[in-house]
Amino acid sequence: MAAQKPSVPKGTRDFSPLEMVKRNFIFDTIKDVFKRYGYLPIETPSMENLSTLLGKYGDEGDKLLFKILNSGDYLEKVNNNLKDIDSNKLALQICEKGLRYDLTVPFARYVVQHLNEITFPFKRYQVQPVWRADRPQKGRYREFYQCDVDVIGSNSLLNEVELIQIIDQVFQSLKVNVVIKMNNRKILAGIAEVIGEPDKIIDITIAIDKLEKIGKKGVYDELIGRGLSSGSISEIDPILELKGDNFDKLSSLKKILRNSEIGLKGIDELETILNYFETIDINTELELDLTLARGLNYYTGAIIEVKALEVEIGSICGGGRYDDLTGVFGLKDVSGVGVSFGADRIYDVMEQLDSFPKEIVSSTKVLFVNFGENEEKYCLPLLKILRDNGVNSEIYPDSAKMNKQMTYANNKNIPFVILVGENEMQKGVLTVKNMVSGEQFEMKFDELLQKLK
RNA sequence: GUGGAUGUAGCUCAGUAGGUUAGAGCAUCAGAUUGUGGUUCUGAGGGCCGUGGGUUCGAGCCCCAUCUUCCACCCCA
Repeated sequence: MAAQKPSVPKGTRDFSPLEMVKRNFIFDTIKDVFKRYGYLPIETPSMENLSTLLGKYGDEGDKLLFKILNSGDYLEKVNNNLKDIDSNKLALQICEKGLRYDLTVPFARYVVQHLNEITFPFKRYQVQPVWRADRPQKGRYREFYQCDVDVIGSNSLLNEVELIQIIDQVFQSLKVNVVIKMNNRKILAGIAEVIGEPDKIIDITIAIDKLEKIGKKGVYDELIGRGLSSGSISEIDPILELKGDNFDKLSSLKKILRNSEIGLKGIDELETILNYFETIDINTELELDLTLARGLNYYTGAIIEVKALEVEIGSICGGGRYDDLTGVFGLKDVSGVGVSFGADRIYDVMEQLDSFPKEIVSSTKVLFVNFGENEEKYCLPLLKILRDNGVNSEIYPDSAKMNKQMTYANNKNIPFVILVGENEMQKGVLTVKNMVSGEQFEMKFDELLQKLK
């Protein structure tokens, strides 16, 4: 039998130890921040009932769902002739489950299903993989991890403020420079209302989302292609021309949207959030960006997106407020807001910037060079004392050439190398080499211990 | 899903109009240096040239299919 070539499905990856150490660094950092703000962990299954997922992410999202074939004779109940049936309809008959597409919709399902165990406002975090049948590209995978934080059951804009603080803290800890972009779905609705095309809000937002990429002319062409009249398009013009800082933009916008109640509400929300940050210090730039649309059609208020400043990779974190996601599962009038960190893209950014801390690969502080059996016996008790005092230390396992042992220490970024040979044993000292400066000194073991512990 | 590229050593890439044993740099290992890494010099190992068909006396190179990765669109973490 010919050996089959081993491979994994398109857009999925294995993670080797070095990668896992770095990935875990990201996960641990993010989870630490989540916990610091009082969020609690949950997990949900990899697969959901297809009915839970369908229709929550728009038409495009439905296409990207991985569907799971029913077990057993799944064609038994299909009446129609296979050739006459449309494949989408067939899928519904033979697949009753699908892989989750994000963590927000399963969370909404979870909340409704576990209502009686939950006290509101419920703050949860969830770090799990999601799957999308998208065509892979750089930073775009078919299986990737999301790290979600959400608050559900509270309308307060303080939650938005808290999420922005969390974003700021996470990327500060990971040493990634980012900009946080904000918008509000109500403003987009207001714009659609003011130009007299309230039903076209999705088309309008998708078009103006592309402003940076295709320019104003491109946006106009896109809007005409999406069935808007040139008269209504001209109404959008001042919105695309907004200048100044965040508050300048908001005050211009107030004039443009003065006749739209919902638009003014959105402006007010953004203003409230921004005002909080007049009193709290954050390091990350907060930018009001009216071209920020976000595809997910369940957002109703704030929209947040985070982009890395030094690396071109799309958004590495995004989210917003959804007023009625639990509605479809039978729980009305419960508002939630949350953001999702894209761990895999953050990994790619950090890899490109080389911003993983060196010490996560090896935490060894001290390496004893191995000179032979007598020296080993002399060093082992010293190693034990160091370890008992919390100093991560090791001895090279073979009495190999110095060159090899030093190279080992160098490659593992071990800061101190201890040389104990016949001379040192006789004199009762250690030769300690600082691998960063290259200097070396003789010292007593107790001095070393005091220095390192 | 639509359109377009890509695949040669662990990594980054050469490979000339199809022509003998497929190259370089970095990395690895060994030696120069028997107690000194990160700099230097010398040498060595390592390739089903993505996979499967085809054309040809002969294919890394040409043709077809397929997979992967990547780019644009769509959309998005």
